[in-house]
Amino acid sequence: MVDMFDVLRAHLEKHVELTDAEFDVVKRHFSFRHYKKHQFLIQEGEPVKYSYFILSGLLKLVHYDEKGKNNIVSFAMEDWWESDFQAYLTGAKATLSLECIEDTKVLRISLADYRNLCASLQKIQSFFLEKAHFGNIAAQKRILSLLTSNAKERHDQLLKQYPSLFQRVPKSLLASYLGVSRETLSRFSD
Amino acid sequence: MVDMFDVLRAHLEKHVELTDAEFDVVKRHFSFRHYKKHQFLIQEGEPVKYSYFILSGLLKLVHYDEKGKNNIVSFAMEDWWESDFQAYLTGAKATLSLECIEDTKVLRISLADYRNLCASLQKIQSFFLEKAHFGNIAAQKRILSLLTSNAKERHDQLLKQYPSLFQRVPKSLLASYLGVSRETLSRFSD
DNA sequence: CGCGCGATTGAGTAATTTCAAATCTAGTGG
DNA sequence: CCACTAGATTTGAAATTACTCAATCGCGCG
Repeated sequence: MVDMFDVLRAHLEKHVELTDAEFDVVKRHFSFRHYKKHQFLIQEGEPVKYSYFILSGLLKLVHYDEKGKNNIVSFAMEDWWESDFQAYLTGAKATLSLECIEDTKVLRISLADYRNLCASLQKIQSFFLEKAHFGNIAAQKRILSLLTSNAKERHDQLLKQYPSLFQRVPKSLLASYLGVSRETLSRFSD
Repeated sequence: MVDMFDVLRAHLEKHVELTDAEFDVVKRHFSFRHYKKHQFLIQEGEPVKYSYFILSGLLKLVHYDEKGKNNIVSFAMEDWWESDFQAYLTGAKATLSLECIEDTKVLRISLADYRNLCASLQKIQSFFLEKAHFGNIAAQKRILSLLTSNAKERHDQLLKQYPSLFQRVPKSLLASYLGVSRETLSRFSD
């Protein structure tokens, strides 16, 4: 069986090389958790103690509006980092929920440990900076796609970029990620 | 007259404290430029050598679609950092343009200098990490607003959050930031 | 005065939502 | 293996929202 920390190490070493001693330091800042489908890692209205590295599984980062409608800010899958960063970093209450779509395994890190780790290992801070940059780029692309494309075009772009999502996720969730009603999405299947 | 580097220093010191010696290092990585209204700092299709800290003025980060329609990914004003980060960080050609809406003064930094500065001054890297995190949070909010709100609501949110934009920017540009036609935006003025 | 640009208004059209009903599907217990 | 149920998906029709195209207005400036 593959050690969960091996997954993290491989992930980090896509960007920065680490000695065994350095990775030992990293390890001590994370703890392992697993969750069942439908469980919440972050619940709207609660404080957010952790940021999560996803080892396996699938989650949605979601906001529920007054009418209870699902609005999916992001899907999070293997090798992604996710949290309600606004709440995590500022100590505010969560405005988003992070909820399992499948059984999910994660490594989580508290804010104090995150700050500490960044301060003690510059390479790791540089890794997170890189991740944050590319997160921004991805978010900008999504904004641009919401500005310029109609629902059908956004659907086709998503299908092209993440075909696996269409296997793993009920269409109603895809609809709420794309910003269309599920009925409209359903009419695109031709 | 205020030295332009004083503005940068004050900006950095909102997050991290710097000694004079440290700030001298920072200074050497930036160079000052000024641009007139309608000039391009980044032109779609060209390589992107610099990232910009805006001292004064106003810019739009924009994508032009096939029909020449303006799609504004972001406005950038005093105290903001802006670039086509995708192109800047990867060496790809720009897919976005960065264009002056007003006469604008900036401090710019090349990628090599950026990497070098982050490596030599951990505090600065930590500053950029913080900025990147909050950029992500802002982008997520915009995504959520595009997903959940109709054009009128987005208009009202923007008016509330950045009233000054409504003074400084022609409404046709606000429309293209909000993702509505200028005619539709015009019908909201009541 | 007259030009040019941005903003507004009107009318027709296209895209999308909403509500309601019908269909399909996977899992459960008998 | 079958019937049953809950959830997900599809379909239809009407209502709404926003877009497009075209005409008009308003204003600053040479």
